[in-house]
Amino acid sequence: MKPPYHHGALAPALLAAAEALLERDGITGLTLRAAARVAGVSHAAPTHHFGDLTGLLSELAAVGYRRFREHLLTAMAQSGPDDPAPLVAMGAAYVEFARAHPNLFLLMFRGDRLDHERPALRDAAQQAFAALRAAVADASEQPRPDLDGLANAMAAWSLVHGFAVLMIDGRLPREVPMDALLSAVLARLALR
Amino acid sequence: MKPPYHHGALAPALLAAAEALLERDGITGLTLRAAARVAGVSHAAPTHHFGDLTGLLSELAAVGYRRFREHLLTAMAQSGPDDPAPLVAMGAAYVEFARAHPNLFLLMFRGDRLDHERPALRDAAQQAFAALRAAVADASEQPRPDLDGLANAMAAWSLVHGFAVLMIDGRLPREVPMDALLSAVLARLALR
DNA sequence: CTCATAATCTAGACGATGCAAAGATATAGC
DNA sequence: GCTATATCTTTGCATCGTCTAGATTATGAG
Repeated sequence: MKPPYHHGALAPALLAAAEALLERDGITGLTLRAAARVAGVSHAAPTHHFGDLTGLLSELAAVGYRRFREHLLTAMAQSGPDDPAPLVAMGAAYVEFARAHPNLFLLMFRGDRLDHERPALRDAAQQAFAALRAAVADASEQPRPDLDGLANAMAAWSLVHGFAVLMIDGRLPREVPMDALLSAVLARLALR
Repeated sequence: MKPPYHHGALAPALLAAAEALLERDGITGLTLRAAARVAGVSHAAPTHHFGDLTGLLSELAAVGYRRFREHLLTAMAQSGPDDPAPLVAMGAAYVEFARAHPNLFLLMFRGDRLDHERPALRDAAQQAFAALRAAVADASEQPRPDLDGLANAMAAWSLVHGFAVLMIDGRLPREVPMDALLSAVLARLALR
């Protein structure tokens, strides 16, 4: 009843372990050796699958971006085509994801430890951002790729992203319930 | 010509060394031992002044907040009382600081490694945020501490902070010069 | 001025980490 | 069946944060 020498599916098992560690102990608790321990393999096993720690973090961030994209698309789909402000629904979903998975969210957006040239991460991030761009383009009557169009998109993204980051870092005022504050802030999301 | 056993002013020397390391090598290059090396003392010397790594990082973040506040106030003062949008000037100064000291900025807002209960950090951050709040209150005709007033403030803060963070993480579109994009985004900063 | 006490700094050790090299074991292709 | 390759382990090394004990200097009470 001893474990087999070969794990069989180590890479996904390590990613799952890494995600669990990230959620429980934050980014500082997510180490190569800890992930290996959780997965029940030696501490050098991850190297062969991810190269180094940056590799593991990048692949995990890619998983996060894929999940992020799905979350955003689901929210958009549920909001209906005739909803007054589908962009608000996406903004709410954006912040909701950040609140549900704060450590994963920070990992995804913290360029520090990530290798953005990794194909998996590059593609996953690009597709998630494409979903965001599409939502902004939909909200604007005719999407303009000029300065004003970009400024509209970046203003919307900055507003939502800034709120999410400040929320995670505990900078939100506590005099008012979070949901009410979020709704009121998202109401300022209208494009111009 | 040997160095004296007692440094004389180790704490500020360590802070200066820490800041230099942070700017040059990022947060990962800022270690207790590296700071001690740069300051020319043994690796255990910082302990007596800052307790642990969190202590050093927190004190450095406090320095950052003090400098941040000064930077914001200077920009506000230079913009003049009759400027069309002093809030825009402050937003520009906010992003300017983030661009000039990206690693310090990230350290200040990354709750991870900081001890926010430290008096120095607590006070410095509070005063910096007070300057921000004052600017928003000035921009609004009559400052309202209700939900809409808070939402105005948080929307402005989120917009500027989100832009700064996305800029540092390299998420800004490159089809357009940064300054033009920033100006166009800050133009969306008007309160409602 | 003296000298005991406190503050400051050094030296060494411990466990943990990331990474590299070398060996063991199982899988897969021929 | 046999060999090449992929997968995993073991071992080793440098670095890190932190702890403990000891050395050195500043300080201040008498």
